Amino acid sequence: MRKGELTHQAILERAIQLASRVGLQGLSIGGLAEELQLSKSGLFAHFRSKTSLQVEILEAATALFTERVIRPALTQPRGEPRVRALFENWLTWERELVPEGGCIFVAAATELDDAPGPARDRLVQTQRDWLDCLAQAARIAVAEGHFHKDVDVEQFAHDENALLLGFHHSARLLKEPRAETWARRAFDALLRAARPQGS
Amino acid sequence: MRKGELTHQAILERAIQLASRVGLQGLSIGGLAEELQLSKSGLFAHFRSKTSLQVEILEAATALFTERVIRPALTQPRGEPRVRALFENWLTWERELVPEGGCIFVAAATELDDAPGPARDRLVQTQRDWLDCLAQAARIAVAEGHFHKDVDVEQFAHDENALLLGFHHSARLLKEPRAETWARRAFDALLRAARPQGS
DNA sequence: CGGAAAAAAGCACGAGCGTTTAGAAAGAGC
DNA sequence: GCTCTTTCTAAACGCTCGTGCTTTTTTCCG
Repeated sequence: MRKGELTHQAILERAIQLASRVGLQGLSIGGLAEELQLSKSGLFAHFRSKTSLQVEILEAATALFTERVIRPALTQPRGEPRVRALFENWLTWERELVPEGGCIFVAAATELDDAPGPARDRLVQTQRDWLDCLAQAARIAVAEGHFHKDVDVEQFAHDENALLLGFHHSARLLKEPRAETWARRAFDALLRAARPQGS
Repeated sequence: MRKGELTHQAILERAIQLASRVGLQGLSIGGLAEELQLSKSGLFAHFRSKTSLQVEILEAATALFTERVIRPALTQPRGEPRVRALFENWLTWERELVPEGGCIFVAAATELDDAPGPARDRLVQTQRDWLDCLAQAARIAVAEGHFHKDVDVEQFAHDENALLLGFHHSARLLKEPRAETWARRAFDALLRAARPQGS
């Protein structure tokens, strides 16, 4: 019972790293088992199918993301500082993972967007939660008077997310060194436009 | 000689549609052959390997993209109208292809970002050309006085591209109906910020 | 220590993959 | 109509994949 849960967690940990590089579909049971010095059937003692493994990967990654990106931001003061913290924490999350394959959610988004099933459903939920989180932070910023009254918080969340996607894309595909600078500058412009006086 | 080139082109056409949905790696020779009512070995008479097929797919898709998105924009007046046309044409391109799998370049970006080889090189080139095209259009807008003198045209191109990626993501993964509205509004804000007077 | 329970290994399966080879069908030029 | 070239097929290859079944090893508890 003890040992089992330990390896279960070890499998998920390694699987997240691997899937970030090769994708959830590209992830092979055999390859994963080999990296863990385990047999393929040893894996199937912990996950009844590849699909259920994919769902568990997304769940574990979501928990990690919440802990590393969202929770630290909640310690920041309500309003604009928290909005900014969410953005910065995401950048850090991605930057630290870039050599490993970058944000697993972005990596999974493309390959799952046309593959209905439990894995896709789980990913959509995580993405929706993230956008809601961004929108809620912006909503608070409006309430606190940091943002102008008629800022569309959902639009703001969408824009912010688009910048993060753009960063991921430029950093990973084009290996563009200015990607982070560009993303941060664009976000500053977004904040500036949202503030009451306009600068 | 005649018949050969015809099927060659038919293969590429169908392959682009298919790869937009399942990706360049996910594209299977057998499946593609079946859809074309051709044998697998019939395909290999036209492409010596899957990799070279992928490269040809990207080249054909790039040509199509140039014709549908870039060339029509060049008929627009220099400056801001042309910048706007590039954005709108891309939206149209994506919108028309969404049921088929959306923009193939976005679909391919994630799966190739960690897979060195000719296919990746080709994709990077197309992406760089596109960003250069956006930047050049912005540069002209600056020269024409439509944009403020010290607008960073590369930053502008990066921001514009991020918005398009965000649209693709929202439309395909989340099936968000407001995605297009959001993308257009965000782009309007981008233009507004770039203009001399500031509004 | 010993026995029950859990964890992992070994092995085999059917299917699909990209690819090769040899040969049949189709088309063009004389 | 015959021939030569182009275009396509049929069959098989070696490989990897996800998965199931049986057996062995390890772990845990009294």
